[in-house]
Amino acid sequence: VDADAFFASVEQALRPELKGRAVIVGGTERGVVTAASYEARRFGVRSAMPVAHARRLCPQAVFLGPNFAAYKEFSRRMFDIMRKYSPAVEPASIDEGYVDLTGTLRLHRAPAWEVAHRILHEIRSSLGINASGGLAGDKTAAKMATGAAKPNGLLYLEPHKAMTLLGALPVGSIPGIGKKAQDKLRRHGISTVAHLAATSRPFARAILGKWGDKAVEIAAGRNFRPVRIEPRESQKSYSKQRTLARDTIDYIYIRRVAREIAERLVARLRARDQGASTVTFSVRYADFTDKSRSVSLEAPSNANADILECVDDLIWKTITRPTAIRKVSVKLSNIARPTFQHDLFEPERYLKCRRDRALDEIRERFGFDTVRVSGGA
DNA sequence: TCTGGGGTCCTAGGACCC
DNA sequence: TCTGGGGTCCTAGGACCC
Repeated sequence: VDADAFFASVEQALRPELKGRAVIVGGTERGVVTAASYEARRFGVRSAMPVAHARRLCPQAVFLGPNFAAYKEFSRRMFDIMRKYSPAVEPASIDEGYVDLTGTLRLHRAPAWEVAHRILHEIRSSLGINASGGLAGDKTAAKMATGAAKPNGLLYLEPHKAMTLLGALPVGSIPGIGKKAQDKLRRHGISTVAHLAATSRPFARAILGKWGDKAVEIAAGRNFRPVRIEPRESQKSYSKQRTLARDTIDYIYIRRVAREIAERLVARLRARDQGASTVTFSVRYADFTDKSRSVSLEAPSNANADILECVDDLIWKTITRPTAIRKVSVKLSNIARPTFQHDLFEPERYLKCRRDRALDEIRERFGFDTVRVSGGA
């Protein structure tokens, strides 16, 4: 199950005056389109397209910034509906999930395709947004069928028909095969799903690396991964990036942005009682080349002082060219419980941790900008 | 047309150890 | 003087997804 133009649909559901109008959700003027309603797509607007381009194609569209709190709420309700029809539901993203309908004939006294219909119908009627579905014998085929069913459709791929229908699609419609892999495969004469299905695994491995084997299995419809209902294991990294309002070589400003980003990230770690042992700082230059430098601590930490010190060190190691910077980002990885020896051996460190917690509380109540951590701290 | 933000996973090379 | 093999960890970059 996959919602159609999810973010844009939620906006239209919340504001009826937007129904029937071209709605484009995007970040800023320097950003890209996150979601475009079907009314906007008629003008050629697509997600991932620069907002400036979308504005030229469809100047009459309503352009909105994202409202993630609303999207999360709609997402929660959408998954609740799915779970009413089957206990085995696997969320794949905010607007997309797998529902295992094995055995629903007995449970609902209706064949799976009828149940699928009911799910989509209930999403439409109770949330006011459209969703599409694909019904097939394995998750990948179901996902590909969903794509083919869009918008607002349901496609039932009976196992013996799956290959006939999916085989004709370009290899790029297989999830995990993007533009680069598609180009590589095409250079070897493999352009459709059927071609890939007929490829020997060693040959595919030579082209795609480790991924090749699995890609062939998926193309051939032999990839039967179960619908997983267990929650996903814990998050492996936290990152935050900011595209600046304009390209700059102002080092002081870049450092201030980097530190603010890092502070917000490390506060998230503290809130979850986690620490990171690797800090990565990266920039995108005005010419769109990216550069990053990272460093690992001896033990995972969530102390502002530790992380900010890393960031300060990394900035000058990363920015080596006299070129303006477009985007700044910080990533914290190698996440684990922070290990402290503080109370006994490092009283100063203990005090700093207490201070960080106090900072978090103030910012939680009064906003991030009410307190600033000075540069030398 | 002028290119986001937040994630996951993979690869390749080098350091280091036994 | 010229030279092993295997394993692990770290770093940098890149592909891909929504």
